[in-house]
Amino acid sequence: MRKQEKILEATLELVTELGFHGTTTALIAKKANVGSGTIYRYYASKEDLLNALFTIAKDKLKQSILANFNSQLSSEDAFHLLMNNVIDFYQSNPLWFSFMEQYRYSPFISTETKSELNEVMAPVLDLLQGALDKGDIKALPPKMLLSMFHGVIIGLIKGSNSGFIELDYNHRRMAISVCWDGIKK
Amino acid sequence: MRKQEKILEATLELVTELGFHGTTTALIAKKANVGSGTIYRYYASKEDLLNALFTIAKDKLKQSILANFNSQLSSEDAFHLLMNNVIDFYQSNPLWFSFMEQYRYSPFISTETKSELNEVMAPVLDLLQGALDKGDIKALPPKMLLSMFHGVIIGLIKGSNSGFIELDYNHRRMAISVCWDGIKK
Amino acid sequence: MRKQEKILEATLELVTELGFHGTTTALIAKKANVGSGTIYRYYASKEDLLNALFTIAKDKLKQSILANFNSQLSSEDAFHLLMNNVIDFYQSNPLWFSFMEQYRYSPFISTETKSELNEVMAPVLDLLQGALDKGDIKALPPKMLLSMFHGVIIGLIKGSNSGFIELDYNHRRMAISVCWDGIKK
Amino acid sequence: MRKQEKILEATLELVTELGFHGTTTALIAKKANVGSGTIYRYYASKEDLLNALFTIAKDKLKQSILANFNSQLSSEDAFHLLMNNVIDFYQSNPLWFSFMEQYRYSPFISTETKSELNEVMAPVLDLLQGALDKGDIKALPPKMLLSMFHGVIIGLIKGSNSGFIELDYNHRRMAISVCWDGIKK
DNA sequence: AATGAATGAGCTTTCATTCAT
DNA sequence: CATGAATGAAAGCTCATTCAT
Repeated sequence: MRKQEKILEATLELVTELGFHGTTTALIAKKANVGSGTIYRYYASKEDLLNALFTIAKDKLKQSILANFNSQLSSEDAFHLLMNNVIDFYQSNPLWFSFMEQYRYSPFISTETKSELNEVMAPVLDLLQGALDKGDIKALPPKMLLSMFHGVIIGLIKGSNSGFIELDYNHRRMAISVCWDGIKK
Repeated sequence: MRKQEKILEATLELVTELGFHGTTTALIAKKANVGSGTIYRYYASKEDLLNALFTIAKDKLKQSILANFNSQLSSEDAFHLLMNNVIDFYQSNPLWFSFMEQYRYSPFISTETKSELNEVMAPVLDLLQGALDKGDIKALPPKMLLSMFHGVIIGLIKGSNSGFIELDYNHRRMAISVCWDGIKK
Repeated sequence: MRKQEKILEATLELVTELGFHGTTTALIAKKANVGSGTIYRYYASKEDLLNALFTIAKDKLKQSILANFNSQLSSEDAFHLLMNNVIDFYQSNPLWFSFMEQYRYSPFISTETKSELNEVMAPVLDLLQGALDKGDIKALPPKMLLSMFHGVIIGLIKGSNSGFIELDYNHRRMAISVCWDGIKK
Repeated sequence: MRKQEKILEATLELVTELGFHGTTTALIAKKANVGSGTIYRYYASKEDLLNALFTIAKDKLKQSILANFNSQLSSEDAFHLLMNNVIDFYQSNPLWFSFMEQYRYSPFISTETKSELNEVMAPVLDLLQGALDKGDIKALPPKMLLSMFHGVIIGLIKGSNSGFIELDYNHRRMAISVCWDGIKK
């Protein structure tokens, strides 16, 4: 495995466990079986490394979100699919979820990279806009709905991760139905 | 103004701007116009200070959430009221919102204080349970709904704070209606 | 009891337990039931307080050392008496002993006060000089003997305090005899 | 010269001059021509460094104490040799002497390392026990004698270091003879 | 005279980053 | 390319001393 990958992997695991500040470059180097100077061959700084990791996370989510999508689907089915895909990704990749959440709340991080977060959910926004145009849902600001539904997803994952709620396939279906019922005409 | 209050106020503003780690005791002291040792007359450590600040935040939210509530209200009206109260509090107190969100993600903080967070939303949970018993809403796990709606609120505030969406009174009403429509029978 | 005495007493006990550096002015004030500023009405600084305490210790030892002495005693009896008196004082006043030992090794303390230590043992020096003049003991430098015997005493007290040796009346008599046998003609 | 050695050397000199508490890590680093962080590559803490230094001191003394010793020596000659060796070591290494004395009185230091002090004087204890068994000396508790003679040595060195007495080879011989005359049969 | 809240210099320790090997 | 020893700025915290009350 290439050193760069080992560094990224070690960082991901450490951030999840210890947080951004608890993840020292010394620990990263040790876990990655790499000299601490080596990190700086690939990344200009610790911040740069974390930004790079976040970009990777974003790309992974971006790819997952459109899995099994095709334009023939009804608005409702498409909504279920996209929401399910996002939840699926976060549930299947708890390290990435934890990392992304840490990232969003870290003033440690450059705002530029942060703002790109919305772009990830772009397909959901497009879908909502399309459903609106087709008259499938109520006349509501799509961006507001996106904010709400993204919040729903994060709320569900957090509740699940902390053991506050169960979140199996059936619960996911129910939760997404609640969202759709809230906006459908 | 008493020194302790000045310390709390300075800390709140700095955490919002710089995060937990960026908020050094030296900066707090400077902003509060206080010697750095003075902080330690009131709080045993930086962590202790942040925990105290969070407890204050929680108490403020707790008081706000039940404003204008009375048990005669219909489930729907009560739901609107509580959701509005929470959103209102967060929107009117962006510093407190930012602080509380930082707090939830900080591995800096003792888990005990953290876990008390759910307790703040308890009235919403009670309301959902009551509506369920009265048959006003669909048969869905109330804790799951709480997780979802809490996520909705945070998503909305974040969207609003970042300028991604507008969130005036009218939008708030719409958003809460979406939630209610999603669960009503 | 006057505040000054309470301060001295508290300091003595704290130094014995916690050492010079561990004895903070805040602890002294608390133990003496006194405001921390009050210490500075009586002593210019913490160092000044410790110096004053040492002077008191020295005076106490000075008074004890000549108990029951009279000039009629033989050199040997006088030697036994003085040595016994010193050992007695240290054994009966473990706090003072501990304090004086701490003091001797503290670079914290002004050298002036320190050097006065020899003066306390002056009666022993006089005795040795007299015995020498009378031809009761070997021709050896009295100051050297003083250094040695003072060392013997401290070694015995330390050994006793740490539980390494027993030091009852009988042992004391034996030990002093060893010293006398070493110098007698 | 390796950095670790420079750190140890600087620490030894500073402790002698300024005491344990006066010896700050900043001063050590400066005197050793080393970054202050470097200290912590070799020692986990300041306390750890001081303990390590004491262990070195103890080992040096341990080696010196048995110099020129052989089991054929008479009890008296062996006693003279060992006592001389200890005094020699302390006189030739005033920094180490000062450090070891500071160490013994520091509440700073872990008791474990402290207790190992007796072990250094073990050869003297063995010698006294042997002389007792052979009937060369009076029937006196060897541990008591050890405490006394250790005290004598320290008293002599202190007297010498402070200029109170002279302590050349001849004086040393006289002083040790006093000790032996005190215990010989 | 007595207080104790307030101070801030100075402490030990950490850790992102550099650079000689 | 890779290393990890070395760095030193900066962190959280302590405590002798001051001074308004």
